[in-house]
Amino acid sequence: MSCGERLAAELRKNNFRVTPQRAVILETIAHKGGHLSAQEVYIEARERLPGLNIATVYRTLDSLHSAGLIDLLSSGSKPVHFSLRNPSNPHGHLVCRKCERIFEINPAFVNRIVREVKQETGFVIDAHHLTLTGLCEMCAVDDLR
Amino acid sequence: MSCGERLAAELRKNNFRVTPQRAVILETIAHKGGHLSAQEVYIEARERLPGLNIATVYRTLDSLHSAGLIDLLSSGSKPVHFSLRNPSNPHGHLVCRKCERIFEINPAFVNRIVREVKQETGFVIDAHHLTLTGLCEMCAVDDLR
DNA sequence: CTAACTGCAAATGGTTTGCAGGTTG
DNA sequence: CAACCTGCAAACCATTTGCAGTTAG
Repeated sequence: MSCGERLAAELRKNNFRVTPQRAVILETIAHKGGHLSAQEVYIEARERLPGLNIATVYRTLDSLHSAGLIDLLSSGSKPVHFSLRNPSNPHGHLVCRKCERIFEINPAFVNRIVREVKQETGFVIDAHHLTLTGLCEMCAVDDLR
Repeated sequence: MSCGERLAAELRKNNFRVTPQRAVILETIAHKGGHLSAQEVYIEARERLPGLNIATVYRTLDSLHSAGLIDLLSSGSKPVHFSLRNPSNPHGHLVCRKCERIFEINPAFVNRIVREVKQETGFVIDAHHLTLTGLCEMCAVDDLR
């Protein structure tokens, strides 16, 4: 099953209609791989579907998120970012507050943290939402002020 | 040294002038204890200092944050929240995405997570920024849909 | 065919900024 | 008194919404 088919099937399963707009938006996020803001998705996707409207992007992102197809990533005070959810690779994110880069945390370690927090606090972290803010290795070294 | 004096001293140390507005804003955050948005700080603080302007609140929160006196807490797509930094109690936050309540993680466990992430990834989490999103114990139980 | 979806344009709401006074150190 | 800070109002910008027309199932 192709990527597009998988996504279409996933949409239908959630009672969402499959439209060109949604396909393009979803493919844009999937293709870019990284973490895009709604505005960025809009700019990218519009190149492939010129008439596309920003309101549609917001509505679609909302639908996709509630369907569990994409994840949210809120880095500091910046606008929310989105990324494709990959069930076989439930990774977390490390957001560097200095260089603003985003790193991924490997699934195994994510699961370990989830387990520990559950044990310790009873709180069930959504692994797809695990986002830690701090300094990446490089910036931490620079930080010897 | 009183709380107000400590805060004033902290401000001066960072080359910030001590003004009534800043005192009230800082005290509001300190007094409330919890995690307030800029708007909430504004509403609370204005009761004690009627002429206070929202722009001043934003500028002050920014100053206080760069001085390291308050912490940011970004919960999901909601506006950023602020809380007083208490050096003797570096706690993290658990944000429930369902009931929207915010719980605190005890310092010892925060430190453990920080240590583990450092070992595993080299990334240095700012303990004051540790925010985990998911479902609290109660909502996790309700979530048996 | 009809419920869902889109485009458009206007509204919303939190945050930022320029500027003319006022205050702190 | 000079640099800094505040209030005010306008600007900004991401996001949301109402509505009329279009489209997927």
